[in-house]
Amino acid sequence: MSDTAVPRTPSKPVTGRPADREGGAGRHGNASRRIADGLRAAILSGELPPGSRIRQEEVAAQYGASRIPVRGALNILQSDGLVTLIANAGAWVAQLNLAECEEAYQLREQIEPLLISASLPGLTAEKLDRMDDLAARMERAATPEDFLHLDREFHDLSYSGAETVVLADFVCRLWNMTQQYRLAFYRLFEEQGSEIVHDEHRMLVRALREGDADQAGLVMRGHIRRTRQALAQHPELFDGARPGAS
Amino acid sequence: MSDTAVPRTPSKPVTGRPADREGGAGRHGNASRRIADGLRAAILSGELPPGSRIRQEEVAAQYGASRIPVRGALNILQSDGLVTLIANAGAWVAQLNLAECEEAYQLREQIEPLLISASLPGLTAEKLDRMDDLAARMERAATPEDFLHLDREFHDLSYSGAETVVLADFVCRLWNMTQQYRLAFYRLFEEQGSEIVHDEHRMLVRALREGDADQAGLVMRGHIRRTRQALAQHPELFDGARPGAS
DNA sequence: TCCCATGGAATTGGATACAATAGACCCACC
DNA sequence: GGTGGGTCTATTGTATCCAATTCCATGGGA
Repeated sequence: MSDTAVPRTPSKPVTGRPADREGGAGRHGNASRRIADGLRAAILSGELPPGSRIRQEEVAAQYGASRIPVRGALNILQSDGLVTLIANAGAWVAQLNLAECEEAYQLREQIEPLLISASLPGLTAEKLDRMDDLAARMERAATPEDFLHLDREFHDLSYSGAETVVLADFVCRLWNMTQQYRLAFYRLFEEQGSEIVHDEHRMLVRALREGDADQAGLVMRGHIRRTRQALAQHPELFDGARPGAS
Repeated sequence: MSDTAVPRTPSKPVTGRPADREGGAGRHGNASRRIADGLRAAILSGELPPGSRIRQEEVAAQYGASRIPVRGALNILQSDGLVTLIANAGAWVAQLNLAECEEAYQLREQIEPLLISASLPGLTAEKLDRMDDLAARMERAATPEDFLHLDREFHDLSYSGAETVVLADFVCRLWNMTQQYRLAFYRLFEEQGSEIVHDEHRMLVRALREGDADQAGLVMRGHIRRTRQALAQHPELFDGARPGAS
């Protein structure tokens, strides 16, 4: 009797870090989720660079659990596209080559304008103010890590007005897949700090304040497209054995 | 030493049924994958309708395995968007409401034209002939199940020329997520058999033969858009407790 | 000197057994 | 008669142990 019509929504990450729900506790319930969150954070922060191997036993010891929940966590991360599992061989942090990364950016180009349009009606003035604040803090960011963190917060906020599920999940997945390469990319420009990005962010907030969804979509599309083309000019970020990857 | 640069490609499903690689054996290696494939087939065929509960023990007994690989399979399917897992509660076949299904179709509208463009250069004359054959057989399909199966084969083939990874994976995911609702949809029109679909398929093959990627993309976009709008006129396919869902 | 086969070790995959949580049912109480 | 609490069962999550596979190194041969 209780088998029908139980969970309506797929309970997906939405936009921000996944699995922030559960009331924040999660102390006992599922170690898999907790480990997955920890590993995800490590991967997204660059602590675990692409291509690095993940050994079940190490992770289990690190989190004070057995290998079973670690395997669950790895499965979850594989579904997020952050980890590559090969049967009877092991797990590695997912690695994209230039072509795959460009695919991800082409996808973002196509679907993020949709998401910003869906989000616009739900963006309150308070949220837009916070976006302005984040954009300003981004201009003063000291390190690429800080910059990227603020950048993600900014865009997450810009999408927070959307009540979509599938769309937001896909966008989140694409952001996660490419996060490490954005980090490597911005490390190249640590000193100069591209001014264009800040202009684009201001343009985005302006368009959102004016309620112009089409304009906001165009800004986003240009923003992503420009980044994609800039990335394509630095193939050394891919394939090449990363310095501290061992 | 062996930790760097091992698996380049994320080893994703590509377009067709996932995990058809592995040399076809897979007898012993990973039961998780085998169970996931079985469950996926059951879900996509409609045998397990949306909202139905999946009990680990039942599946384990059915496949002659323990619950551990079943858990792995459920994680995989969750990542595919086919299953909803709730900690300490259980697993259910993922269920979309009308809004979420429309999101999926909006996404398809945006990204499948990209995929057909990427696929066009790799489409041989032989493949195009097979597409013609499939389109013809679709016109004579007896049941919605047959029709849908042929339809998927047709479109999979149309995308088989693409060497993309991320793009094809996303499209495959969207097809899987919405497959059950397409089935329900076509069951409504079992008798009349929409003629438009066949026209669109012929138009697609024609555009592909002429090497007109833009035209092919437009056909696909229209094809998907029309289906989305038709679906929106049948909200009874969603939410409502399905007949044999118990 | 290079290549291939064979051994061992490390790592992953799976089965069984145990603990903990969530839901359901029943009963007492208001 | 309705509601709250309590217990009980079914199901899921985790730990420990064992088997299978893969990778690496070493040794023999061409």
